[in-house]
Amino acid sequence: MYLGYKGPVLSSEQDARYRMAPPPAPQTMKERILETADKLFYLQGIRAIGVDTIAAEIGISKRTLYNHFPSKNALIAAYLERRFVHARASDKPPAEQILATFDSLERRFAAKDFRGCPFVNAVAELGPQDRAVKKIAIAFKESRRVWFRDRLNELGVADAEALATQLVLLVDGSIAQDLVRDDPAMARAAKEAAKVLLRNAGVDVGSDAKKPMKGSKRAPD
Amino acid sequence: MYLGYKGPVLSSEQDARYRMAPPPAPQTMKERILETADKLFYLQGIRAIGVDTIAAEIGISKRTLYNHFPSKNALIAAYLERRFVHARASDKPPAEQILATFDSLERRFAAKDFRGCPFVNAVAELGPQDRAVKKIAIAFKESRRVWFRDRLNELGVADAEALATQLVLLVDGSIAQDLVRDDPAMARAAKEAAKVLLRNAGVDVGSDAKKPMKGSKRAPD
DNA sequence: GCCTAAGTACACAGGTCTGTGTAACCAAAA
DNA sequence: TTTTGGTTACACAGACCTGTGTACTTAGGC
Repeated sequence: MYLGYKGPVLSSEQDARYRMAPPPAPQTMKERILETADKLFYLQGIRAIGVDTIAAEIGISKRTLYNHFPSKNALIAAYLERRFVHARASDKPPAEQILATFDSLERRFAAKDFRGCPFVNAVAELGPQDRAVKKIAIAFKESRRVWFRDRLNELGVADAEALATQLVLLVDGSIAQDLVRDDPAMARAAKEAAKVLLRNAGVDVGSDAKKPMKGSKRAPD
Repeated sequence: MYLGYKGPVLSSEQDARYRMAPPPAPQTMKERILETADKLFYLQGIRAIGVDTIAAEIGISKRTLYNHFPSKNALIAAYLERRFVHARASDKPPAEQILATFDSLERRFAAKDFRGCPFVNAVAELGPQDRAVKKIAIAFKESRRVWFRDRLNELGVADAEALATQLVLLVDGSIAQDLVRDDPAMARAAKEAAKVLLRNAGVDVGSDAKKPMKGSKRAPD
């Protein structure tokens, strides 16, 4: 296979990274297209980016792109599917895992290339007609909710379903707020709220060092 | 001013409504354009709707539209400004007002023409470049947060700022979730979480019986 | 050395979009 | 009646978009 290399395909930092790594990342063409589509779709918006732009960014011809994806819609679908990475379980205690979610959220907010949830954004800009996009967005949201629920069940929380839903509300709320405000503190606010909800459900989330809260309720056993 | 009327400008239900009202709503042309732009932009997406479509929907020429708005961008800005209605205070007790927010949210979710927060959607699809859109979106979000904060201050809550932020997270979270899932129950889940947060801050939000629902609200005084 | 698979360059069809130019038209005010 | 201002119909420029057609080039396997 001839990979006609014609100039700087990778941005300078990426380039440097790959240069010092032993194997220069034997990326398949499809993966290169997807990687670039991901960056542009996510950062600028799906409708805002044409296939020409993607091809030009990689340095390939538009024809090549269409040889790998039959249509832009197919590329959009592949983009979203690639974004759908299932959250992995860790060996840490469940309560810690749950709270760590918000810490990781805060880290992502702080990065300058964060621009909200790709699934919510896609549904927002592609409209209600696009059933395929909506379907994968629903699946993603549900997978996140289920992840919380499973951890809550490990903790023996009574109504894990309801609490899991409330936690995803906090996650999505902080994402939406950060999207417009660019304020990573939204993740911390969500974490504090999550702690209150967890404590209210009888989960031990450590001492409440920073807020002694006057009329605080003791958790029901 | 000649309002060249050329066929059904209003949908049948609207038409009926206006027919039985004494003044047939002396809408200015600008307002008619804005009303239609609002409906189409919000329901289908800003980028998805061209000015031709808006003009055709009203039954006016594209030229007329451009005589009232110098560019599509100006129309978008006017659309968002028109959406920016400040939440009004009522005479109900603050805690009730806060919780009523989530009831009204649930009602809006149940309507089939709800499609998320227009400001968040606009930021999502117009990208980070569009400073004007982002600015008004930030202003809107902040106005909502301040509304919560003021009510919490009336209630004597210690850290009203932080709690207000947490409440808007629940609001925006439920909006995002409903956008992809079409599930009004998200508003109820947010309300339940809000109750827990409020109770944790020392606010009396009534008994924890799942649904006292009617008439069981005792005014605090 | 030849064949094949993959990529390239480039043109182009056909559509949509924003925005403008222009002459005619109509209603109501002067 | 004449003027004036908002409106219409319609054409069009120029950009951009998705997707295709075609002939050429190159690397690697046989």
